[in-house]
Amino acid sequence: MVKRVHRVERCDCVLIHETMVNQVMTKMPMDSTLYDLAELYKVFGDSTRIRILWALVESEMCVCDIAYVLNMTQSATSHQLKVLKQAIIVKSRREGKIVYYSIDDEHVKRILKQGLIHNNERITDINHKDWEV
Amino acid sequence: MVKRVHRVERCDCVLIHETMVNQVMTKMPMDSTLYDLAELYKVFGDSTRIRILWALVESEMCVCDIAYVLNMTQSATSHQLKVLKQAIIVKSRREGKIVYYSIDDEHVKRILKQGLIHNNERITDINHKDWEV
DNA sequence: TTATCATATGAATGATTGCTCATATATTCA
DNA sequence: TGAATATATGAGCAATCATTCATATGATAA
Repeated sequence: MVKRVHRVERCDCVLIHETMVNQVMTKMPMDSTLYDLAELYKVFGDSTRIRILWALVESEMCVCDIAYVLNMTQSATSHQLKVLKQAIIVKSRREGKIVYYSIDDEHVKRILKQGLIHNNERITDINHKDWEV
Repeated sequence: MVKRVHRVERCDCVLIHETMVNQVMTKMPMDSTLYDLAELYKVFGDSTRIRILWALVESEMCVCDIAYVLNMTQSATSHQLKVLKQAIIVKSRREGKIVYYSIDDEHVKRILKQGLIHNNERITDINHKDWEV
């Protein structure tokens, strides 16, 4: 069975499975959509921010409390809260001297919780795979 | 209503809402769990890798095809595939000269798809919020 | 006003990372 | 065997980023 393979050049590579590749390309979400998705994950992709978010899932908190929970500098905590706020993941309200932060969006809570659940299942699965080998 | 506030020092900060903070700390997942979760998100937090993954959701593909779809160098593509493989998000099988990559885990597919759906909803919500202001 | 407390922020720094370039490895075919 | 093709990888570089340090801002209370 000899397959006729069209070869189309682009950058330094040669397209091998043209039909399938075209099929895939039509089904791809828009680049900007995937870029936005990556940006969201990027914010979650730091253990300090993840810990902040997980603390805020439980309760609204002020900067000092968050810094205490994470055992981190007030400054470092504040810098990260700024990142979370700019990504519209967290919101703040001021009450006198104290600024309270909370999770801005129910979707974010869901993404976080499902991420945790899925990662647990995933790790379990991966470990099972190891045993099977 | 005067609240008695215990102040406990730690790093450069002062704990303000002690009872609530203790409550939150008992409910926090283990640090290592959150660290793992952040590591997973970190892998998703790059638009190149997200695009690779989204292509692989549709079909198993070889390196050249992926490079073509992303309009990227074979080398850059291969480097990122290595990252995805080390995170056990992607697996590969060799067929002669060609190495086919595919998504290793159904959970990963689900996380990706739900991330996209939720981010869309999230962005829609955020835009609505803007209008309400 | 001045002192104090909670938070924010700019600059500097060390660490990480994504890509390029050159080259190595692995496989097939002549 | 040697040439060609598909993939992998190490070094180098520029860009990004998380934290620290010093300081600024904003608010309360004396």
